[in-house]
Amino acid sequence: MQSPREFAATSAYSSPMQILIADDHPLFRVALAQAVRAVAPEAHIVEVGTFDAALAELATTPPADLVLLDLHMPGSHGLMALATLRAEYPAVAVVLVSAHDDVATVQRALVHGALGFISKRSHLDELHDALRTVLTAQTWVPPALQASLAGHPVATTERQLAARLAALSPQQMRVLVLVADGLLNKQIADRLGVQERTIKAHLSAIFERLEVRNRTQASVLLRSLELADPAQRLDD
Amino acid sequence: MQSPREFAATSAYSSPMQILIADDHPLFRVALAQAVRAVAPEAHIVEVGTFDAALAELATTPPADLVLLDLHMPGSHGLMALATLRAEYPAVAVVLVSAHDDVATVQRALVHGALGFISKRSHLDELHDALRTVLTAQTWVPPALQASLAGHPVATTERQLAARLAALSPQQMRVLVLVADGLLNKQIADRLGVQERTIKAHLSAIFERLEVRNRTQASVLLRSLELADPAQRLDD
DNA sequence: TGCTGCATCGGACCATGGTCCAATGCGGCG
DNA sequence: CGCCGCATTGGACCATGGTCCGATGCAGCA
Repeated sequence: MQSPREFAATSAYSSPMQILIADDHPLFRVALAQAVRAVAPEAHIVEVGTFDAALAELATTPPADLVLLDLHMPGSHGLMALATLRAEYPAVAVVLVSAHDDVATVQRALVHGALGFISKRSHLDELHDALRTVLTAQTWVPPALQASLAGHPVATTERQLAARLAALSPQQMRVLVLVADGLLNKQIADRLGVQERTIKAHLSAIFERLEVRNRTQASVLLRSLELADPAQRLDD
Repeated sequence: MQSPREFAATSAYSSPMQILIADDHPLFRVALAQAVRAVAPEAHIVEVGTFDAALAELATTPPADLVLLDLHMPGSHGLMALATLRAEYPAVAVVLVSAHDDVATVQRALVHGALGFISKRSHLDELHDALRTVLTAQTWVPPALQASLAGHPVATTERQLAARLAALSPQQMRVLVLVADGLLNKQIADRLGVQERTIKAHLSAIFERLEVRNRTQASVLLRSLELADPAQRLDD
């Protein structure tokens, strides 16, 4: 069998590639699945329509090798989904799929650990190219954006933000997400099935890694991932 | 202080119309000013490049009658600037100016109290029409969007959000903004030159009006104005 | 003139958040 | 095997947040 070589030397001759497609638009979901089958007939494909369903699917064993993740989905939009997913499953490759394909958004996605960015406005042949590329574990961005991407320096603050969030453990990220929803420590503890004391310990660690001093600042940091605001600001 | 619905009538025989142009793009700023002069030669125009400068200018007496406010500016982007400004100066008419002219954004702006929405992609004659319209205290939206705007129902949650935020007093809004920046009560008190007690009192009132139970939830509410993503926000 | 909302404070009180000390078990890794 | 990061919890302790009782002065308004 000719499974993609570069992709995890471990899975090269083991089980077939597992691909998870997460998109709330059914039509586009099947279109994506068909495109995947066209370039990787042996892949095992699972489709979901919500972010929670994606997490549930990834919880199965073995988890997917590659996730095609829509940027705008019920339950979580923006880069928060990417950060959450990468905290939980660092080994899983995530490719973002979105119609919101401006340079800044694509760049933020890459900085925050996405393997690639597929524009929903791609035509079929470009989509095939994109899938073939990411299936070999290589970065892919829309060709039309490559030039402007090169001339678009990554903001230092964005790098720092990505580095800090990436330093969180899976459980810490879960806690942070609930904090950013405005829940009390006790509520978070119940939700995660642990003692409130444990949540406090996690929060102390989270504050240290995020370099903030209280929960409000931490939630501001996390929620800055949701800002779809493409504009600004390399210079100020 | 005069109501925004009457300023056109009163300006006929009182002092000339005061217009504040707030945009961080110098070129567009002068273009706007020139367009204003073309349709209202007697108007007194002031230009600023940051949101803070806009607030400072409005603090002068008499304050401007009309503000042309860019959606994306250093210091505050998104609808948070609109909410802040309207809380501080309820009598001032605010017209948003942005290139981000999708239906959802325009509609959110109107729901949150903007008098109009001018697209930066307008041509000169359309810009003139827009300015003439808002100068008579009438709502203006890009003609190209009017049809889709009509068929685009306003989300109930968005209305509620606007109603709650609009219920805040000027000082309460100032406190909320600082809370959403992650500041401690003591720091907010120092910043506003009052006792920490007073901040606590304000916060209790804020929580009641926003129908939340702690500062983190309140800041989530305010920061949801920054989300360029108009999408769904379902309660869990 | 009363009424209402705003903004400011006070005391007492309790809840929540957060830190510093420490410990245990677990699993990966050199 | 020892080391380290992760997750969990405990006790003690303090800081901060938040509420409930009140109060004052002020400005606008019917």
